[in-house]
Amino acid sequence: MAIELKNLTKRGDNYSQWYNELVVKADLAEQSAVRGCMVIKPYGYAIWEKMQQTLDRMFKETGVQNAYFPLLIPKSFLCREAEHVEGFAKECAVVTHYRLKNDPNGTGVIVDPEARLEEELIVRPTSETIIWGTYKNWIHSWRDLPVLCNQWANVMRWEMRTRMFLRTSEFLWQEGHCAHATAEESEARTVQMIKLYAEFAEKYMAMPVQIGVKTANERFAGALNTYTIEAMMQDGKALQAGTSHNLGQNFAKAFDVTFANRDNQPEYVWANSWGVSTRLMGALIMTHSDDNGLVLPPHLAPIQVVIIPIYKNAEQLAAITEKVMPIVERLGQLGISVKYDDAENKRPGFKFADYELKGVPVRLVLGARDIENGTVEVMRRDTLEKHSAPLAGIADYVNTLLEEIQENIYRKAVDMRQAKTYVCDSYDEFKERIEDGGFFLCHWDGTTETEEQIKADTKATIRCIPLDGDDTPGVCMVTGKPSKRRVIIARNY
RNA sequence: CGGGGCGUAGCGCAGUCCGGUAGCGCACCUGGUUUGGGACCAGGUGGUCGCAGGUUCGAAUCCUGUCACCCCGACCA
Repeated sequence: MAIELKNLTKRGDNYSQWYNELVVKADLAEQSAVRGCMVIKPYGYAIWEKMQQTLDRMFKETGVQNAYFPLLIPKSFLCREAEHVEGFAKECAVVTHYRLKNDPNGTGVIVDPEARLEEELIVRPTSETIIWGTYKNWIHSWRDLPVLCNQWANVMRWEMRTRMFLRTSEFLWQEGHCAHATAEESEARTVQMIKLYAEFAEKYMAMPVQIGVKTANERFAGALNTYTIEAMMQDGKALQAGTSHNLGQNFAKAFDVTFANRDNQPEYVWANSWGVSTRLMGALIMTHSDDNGLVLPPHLAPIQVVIIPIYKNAEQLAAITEKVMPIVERLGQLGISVKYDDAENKRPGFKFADYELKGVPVRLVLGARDIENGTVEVMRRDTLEKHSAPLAGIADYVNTLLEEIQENIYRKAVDMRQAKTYVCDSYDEFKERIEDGGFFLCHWDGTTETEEQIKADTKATIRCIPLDGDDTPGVCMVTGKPSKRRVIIARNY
């Protein structure tokens, strides 16, 4: 690559180059031949799988079940909910034909003009429409409710500009779609899921997030209310990491999904939907990584511990392997994933650098010196510190260390966010300081006009109206009109 | 769709101004020496220079067209 990771600062214009470079070099993903799409490589996918497994377990603990719905959505379905179609129409891929044929003028194939579909099919940008078209058949009585389904799937949004993991044309995600008998239940579920996402982000990704409500402007197309978790990347830009939408009865009305209540009266059901995507991978990368590469939180690292032997000949390797095997076994018992890399074709120095680039949290090194002394060298990825530790009981020591690393990188991320979060009451000061990134806690008069003016002036948007924290009223930074509470304003990905 | 850049070996690039039949680093293959922070030496494989026309005795290089990709905007829950 033209750009060496360590030569890049993680600020300003270089940040996106640094990010791309890191994604490629750490073997997570690469650009595909298809416009705006990416190939997720095995190591990157292993991280996504860890995320999936964890989220899936958390979902199921709340009673949600997995299901699968079609990739293709009839155009007429997409058009049923007016706001929804308006929000997505500009970025839909459309299937118009179902057959190719040999080109009569020579080699190759052409689209068979005779094979035009009567109704075009849309490659799903999200599945609300096909799902509510299906739920109509599932729901008849209050006894059928709630319906709590999640789908792990790919979706496609033909964005004009893409960036690996953060905004690709095709991406992997989960989308939960719930149907409830009452508005209260549906709202409770919407909030429950955004809190679940926040817990996942903080406990597993070691990434602090702010739970809040989106303004009307930033709301999901067709929703009454959108909850979000907003994270801060190391360059001070915000990243929307997950959303949960209260859809009210909009989709039930659009798709005529009614149920007979206990009094045998027909009622429209109450809906919500919630999702997170492979964008979380981007968030993970940009939250913790440094110029030596990726830093993975132990709770999500596919390889938590790597063991590297240092030897001059086969006998030495055999002696080291004999010492290593019980460690591997003990780590396995503790549920820790470990890789013993005794490959002979790579030198230790190469392995050190490579596993650092890949973000493996703990490295153990054993050589003749350690065998003699009964020690092992321990290196932690978060601080890059290394020290010698007794071989006896090393697995349990590592177990503790992994938790310490998880805690430490979370702490670091919290501190970073804290250092770049500002309370600001002057619009002039805001306009100046927003250039350096960060979250700005400002008073806002609650109008779309003011929000649009801020965006036009500074490219910053209201990320969310926080659910918690300081809720004292004040006056709008821009207009001086009354404000209910401070909101978070930032530039975002 | 605007503004800028780029297209030469699997990857990263030089060569283009000033036309003469393609080079460097990494990777890969073979052999040897190495192995506690990205090894070294020697030898070797691999490219119709994005594509199509044109100018010329001769084009990676000049001209015209075209197609990709990247960055900055516009766009984007």
